[in-house]
Amino acid sequence: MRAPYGLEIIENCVTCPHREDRLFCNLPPAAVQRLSVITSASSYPKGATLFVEGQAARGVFILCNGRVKLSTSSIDGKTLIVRISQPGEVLGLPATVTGTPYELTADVIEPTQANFISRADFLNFLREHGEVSLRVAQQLGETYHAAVAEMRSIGLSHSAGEKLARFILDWCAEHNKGDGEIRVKLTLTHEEIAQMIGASRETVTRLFADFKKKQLLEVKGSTVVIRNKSGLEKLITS
Amino acid sequence: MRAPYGLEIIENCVTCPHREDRLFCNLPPAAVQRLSVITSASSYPKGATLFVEGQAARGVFILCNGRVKLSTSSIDGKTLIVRISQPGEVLGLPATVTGTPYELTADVIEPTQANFISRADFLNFLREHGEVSLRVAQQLGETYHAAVAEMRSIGLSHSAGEKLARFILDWCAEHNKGDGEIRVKLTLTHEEIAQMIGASRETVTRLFADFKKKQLLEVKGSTVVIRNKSGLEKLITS
DNA sequence: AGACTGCTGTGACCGCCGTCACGCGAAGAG
DNA sequence: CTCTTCGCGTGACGGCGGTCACAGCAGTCT
Repeated sequence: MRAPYGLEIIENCVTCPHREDRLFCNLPPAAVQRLSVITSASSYPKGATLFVEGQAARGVFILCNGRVKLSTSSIDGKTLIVRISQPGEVLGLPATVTGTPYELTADVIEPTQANFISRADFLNFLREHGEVSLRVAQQLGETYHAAVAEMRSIGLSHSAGEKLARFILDWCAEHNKGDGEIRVKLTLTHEEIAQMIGASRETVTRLFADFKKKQLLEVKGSTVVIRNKSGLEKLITS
Repeated sequence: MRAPYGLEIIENCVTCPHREDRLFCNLPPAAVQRLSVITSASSYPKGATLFVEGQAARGVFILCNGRVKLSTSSIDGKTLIVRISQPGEVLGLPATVTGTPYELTADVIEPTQANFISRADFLNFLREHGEVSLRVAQQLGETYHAAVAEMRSIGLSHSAGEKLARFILDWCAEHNKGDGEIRVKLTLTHEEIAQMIGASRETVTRLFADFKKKQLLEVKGSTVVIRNKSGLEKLITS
């Protein structure tokens, strides 16, 4: 599944981060040179799997573009989606650093290009370039922060409606571009939303209908328009 | 709240970790020397608070002995306990490294001695001694790992009984010393257990009675004796 | 075009568990 | 030695939401 045109994009991806404070920007030339040697680029179709929960950590994936679903699931098939990763994020970092198995499964939900660095190469790179370790630590701190936020959302809610409202508002805060009307693309099925907030698919469908009836939001295709933001916010404290 | 005899214990605590792979062991003498300068020791009574969720990160606390409850709570007073910290753990590490506010509240539940390192000192120390950064990253990876396990427990369970069974088994795996009969001290109130598994206090009480009736375990004072481990394990997949 | 598959919408049912209310015993404070 | 506080045990009840079942409704592949 190599893309023939992948390499130049990857070059961009490693050295030019999608966010300002990313892992690999403003490095000394020697480090950049070394990086370009140890990274290998691949592209993955929708439905592909980067790694599976429980698998020994092979290394890290740096997301160039596309989106990846990080989830964990129980023996009986129930799934909890922990996060939808955006371009610029580094996947598999905690497991790769600690040497423990991947704790999540990474499924591609939009065609994706990613750079791979094997665990051995990555650890050597960290040892050679000590200043990167600190950035890795910071990245991990942020990941943890996000995990705690997720736990709060799931653990402290009284009702499924509260969780859905939280989810929608969080999603807006992260993905909303315009300043005026709040309108976001929500490229997830009800099933996936359900797995993110720990509810059943039917409940999500019903809640969306409920929110529409209460004039809180509108749904047009895959975009959601927030009609009454404060109304939604009131739901999470009711 | 300084303990007059705190200092020698702290000396032990920083250089002699309670686990093999702790943050500050096997360091070059210069680093150890520097550490002893920037750490300051305190002891805290039951009920004290090391830091509060939302507060700007002042630095890290290294737990010498005692136990600390890490929790987050919502506006309406509902509380979710994320973890009970044991001696040897480093508290406030993610927030200190990233510079974001503490994401949890740290309450002392058993008289505790801890070393404090201010954020500025800690970051300088990391910059001076690059090899420690990697260990910090590993520590953060483990913390994340534990958080994901917690999310699984809360998010993937079908019932409160399942969550309690998971909690008890996890607690045993972590705290059980003997190899024969499985018997652990559970120094938590039903209320606290409820806050750990996201249930109500009454439900926890009822479930314990239920488990006792089903011969799964016995409770003698504050110690729990597991009578039928596989029975408990069966509960988490039913 | 027709069959098929994946997503959404909706009704009926019912069981788990959160909430309220109260009693009881143990521990600690005065 | 009371009085208060705190944690535990238990009953009643009601609602939220999970589950099942089925019906439209796009796309998509032969």
